[in-house]
Amino acid sequence: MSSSYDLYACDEELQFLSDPFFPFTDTDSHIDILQSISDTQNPLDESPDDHSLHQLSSSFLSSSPPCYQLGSLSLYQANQLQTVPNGSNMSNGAQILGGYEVKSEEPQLCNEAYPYLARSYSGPGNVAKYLQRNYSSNSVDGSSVLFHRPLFDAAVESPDFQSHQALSSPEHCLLGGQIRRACSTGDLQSTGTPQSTPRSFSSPLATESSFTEEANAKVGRYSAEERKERILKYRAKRTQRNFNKTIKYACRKTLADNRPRIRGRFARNDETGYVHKVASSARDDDDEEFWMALHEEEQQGGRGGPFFTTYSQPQFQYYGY
DNA sequence: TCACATCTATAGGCCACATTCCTCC
DNA sequence: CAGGAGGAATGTGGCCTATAGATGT
Repeated sequence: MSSSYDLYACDEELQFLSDPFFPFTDTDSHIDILQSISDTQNPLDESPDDHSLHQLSSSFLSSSPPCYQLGSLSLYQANQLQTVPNGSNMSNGAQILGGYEVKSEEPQLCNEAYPYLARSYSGPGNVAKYLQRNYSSNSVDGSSVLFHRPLFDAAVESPDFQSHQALSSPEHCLLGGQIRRACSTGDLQSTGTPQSTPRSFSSPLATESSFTEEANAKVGRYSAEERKERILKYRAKRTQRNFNKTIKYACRKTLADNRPRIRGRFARNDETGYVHKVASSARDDDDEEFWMALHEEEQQGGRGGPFFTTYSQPQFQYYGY
């Protein structure tokens, strides 16, 4: 299954924290990360000094707009919106990210501590789940993963990352599989949710000094040198991975790409003329006209046309958006 | 705490047919 | 053994659906 293949490939990329070579996958670091999450600052209170780091986390969550501007998010499968290229803005302010439309809604629905996520993805654990799901779905393709990779690399290499046992932003809990699993199993809720932790989010400047003090000391389980070594080791291993789907026969891919489709399924060549009309019109914003014309045609000539001989009425309804 | 509703992600199936593989002569 | 013929198997991508899980009420 091609789609599954992509899912796994992206999942593997996202689960780099589960990588045995990733420096923070040991239990101690895991706990430290979770603890740091519980101590994270409110992104709205961030200072300009910390803005770059927070931008990174925002980029992980969403390429654009910044996550804290999203208010709440709702994801729509963009099947009906394919005329809008990925990453382009929608007229209603929503945006297509990968295969999904990220719709910006009323900000007053924001979670108090995590105002940039919908109810289903508010809270640190769900932020992780949110991104993981997006990464593991078609919404984030390999190129997107690669797009984020330099950001992560920059973070890993940055002094802040070196000194921080974990990135101190709620979104950073989304960085890896282990944390995601902790979130899904409820472990994170016991440590990281605003409800369970009466401590308010401290200012990044407030925590910065303590981090700076520990920068040269042994942070968590590894010293700075050990951490650097492990990071290099992880990166070396990561580069050896192959995230590209291997096409065994390029000619078949070409054929499949050019093959006419009806609702995603391959269609017969002898239906090509009619099918092309169906396929192309289904992707147009004004496809309503087409269906109206089709309806008239149906009324005039009965259920004529190969489309109706192959696909019955219940399938027809999906284009009614 | 439980039941229910809602929402979302995920896995897998479907489709046509050119190409590739395999068997037989 | 080599080569041809013929049939079976494979692979390809986009869409859809059933299902599970999470979350809110």
